[in-house]
Amino acid sequence: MENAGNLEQKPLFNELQQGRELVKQLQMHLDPSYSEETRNMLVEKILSSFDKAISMVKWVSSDGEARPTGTTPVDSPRSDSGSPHSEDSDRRDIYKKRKTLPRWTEQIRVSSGTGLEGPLDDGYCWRKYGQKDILGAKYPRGYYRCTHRNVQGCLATKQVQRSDEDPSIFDVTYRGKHTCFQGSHLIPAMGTLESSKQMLKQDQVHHQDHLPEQQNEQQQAQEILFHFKTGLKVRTKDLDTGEQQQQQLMTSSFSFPSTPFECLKTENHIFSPPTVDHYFSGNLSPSFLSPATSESNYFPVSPCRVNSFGGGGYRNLQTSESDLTEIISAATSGTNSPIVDLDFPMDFDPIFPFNSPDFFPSCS
DNA sequence: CGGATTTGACCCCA
DNA sequence: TGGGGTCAAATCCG
Repeated sequence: MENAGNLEQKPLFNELQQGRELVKQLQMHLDPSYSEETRNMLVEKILSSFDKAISMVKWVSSDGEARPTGTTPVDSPRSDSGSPHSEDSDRRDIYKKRKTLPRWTEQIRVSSGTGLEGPLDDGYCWRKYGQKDILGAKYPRGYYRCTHRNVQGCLATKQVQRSDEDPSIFDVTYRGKHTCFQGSHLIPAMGTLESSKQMLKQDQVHHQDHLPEQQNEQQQAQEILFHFKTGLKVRTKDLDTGEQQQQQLMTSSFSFPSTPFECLKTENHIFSPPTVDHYFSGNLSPSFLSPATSESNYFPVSPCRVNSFGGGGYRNLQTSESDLTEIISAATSGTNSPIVDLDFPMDFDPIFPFNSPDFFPSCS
């Protein structure tokens, strides 16, 4: 986190700026000719924006440590199938690391109206590697890991489990941060649509990695982004205040376009922050229905594309192990704003040539 | 044909 | 020892 300081300020700055913009918009909309709904939405967005900014401040000030043991994120665990010994210890390390990896859970509600259920797309490219029946749970739990695991050594994983009581709710537990550069990270939100498609078929995912702190931050940021874009509504339990408000927000009117940005899939996602910003600021179109298909098994899967959820809202996030997580969540819950920039700062070098074609690998 | 998913077996930890 | 998590061969799909 060397230059984290500055980097982190950017998102904060963006957040504040956004808040200001929203206030301006609200001001314009004070005109009675605008619907009350619109005004409420703006108010919520503004609140959310400030909440996020606050979260960021907290985050920055407490930046600390959530760093998992290993600071070497990337390296595919098994890549070196060399010595048997190492393989063995590798595996053990993995377990150990796993424990220390930041982990957080999000509850995502999928709209069931359309028959689609898939919601959970966080913009990352996930590959399902397992499914298991969990004791006491009606539905099996799906295990997903980052598609780029082998290529980039991204250890992020996620578990998706459908709620017993409310099948429309999926508990998604993320573990580890993404160390890979997928477009999704950045533009994750969009990934939602397609993801849903897949998700429909599958369960849930989990993702995470043990990344260094930077990565953590990144991830968080990314997550936030996702949610935003995706229109997901996620919340962290830990978040204390503001959440409800935020939630309302989310639930209320906003949804992100599930456009194909993301779909840009990994290949191009170059997420340009600005773009994202624009998105948020201006267009969040309410397209809730996801085009995705409807075949579903248990869970929706989200590959790398976008899904849009139908209207649901996320419910709680539980979690967490670290403050970061909380922060993240908080931010996440904030929702509608463009926090996009957060990611950048943390992950990438500002000067990084995102446009470079080879920068992003492809998702599938 | 390559990549993703399925699914039973295996491993580790509580 | 059992449950949860992961592996990996088989299978599916585009």
